[in-house]
Amino acid sequence: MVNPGPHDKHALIFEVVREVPYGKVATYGQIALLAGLPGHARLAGYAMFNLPEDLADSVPWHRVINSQGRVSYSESRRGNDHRQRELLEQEGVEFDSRGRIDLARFGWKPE
DNA sequence: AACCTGACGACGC
DNA sequence: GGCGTCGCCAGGT
Repeated sequence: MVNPGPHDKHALIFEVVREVPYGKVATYGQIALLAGLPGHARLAGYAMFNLPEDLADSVPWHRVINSQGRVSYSESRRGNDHRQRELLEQEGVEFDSRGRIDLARFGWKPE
């Protein structure tokens, strides 16, 4: 269990993100589904936005991207989107010329 | 309570 | 495949 707190659904989401393996990526919708919250992709995104600082090491937040295979951009992220891409490239995840990841190659496919 | 705003996504054109 | 629309839901005002 991770940081129960007032947001149990967030905790459920973080638990699933923890399972995304090195060098692979998962979509927000996929994370929500595996957390038992089908259709709550937005909640997954909201949870990631509010990821507690102290969980950044144990939860591979950078491996979560949107269904288009892109790192989600938002003004409010203030550069964290660029950091996310760096971390993924460090793991061998490739981006095409338009900043997209081939989900067929790098998408996480849990057993 | 009403309304607005997103690290989203399926669908239609 | 790009783009707009429409559901979606939690939080904040």
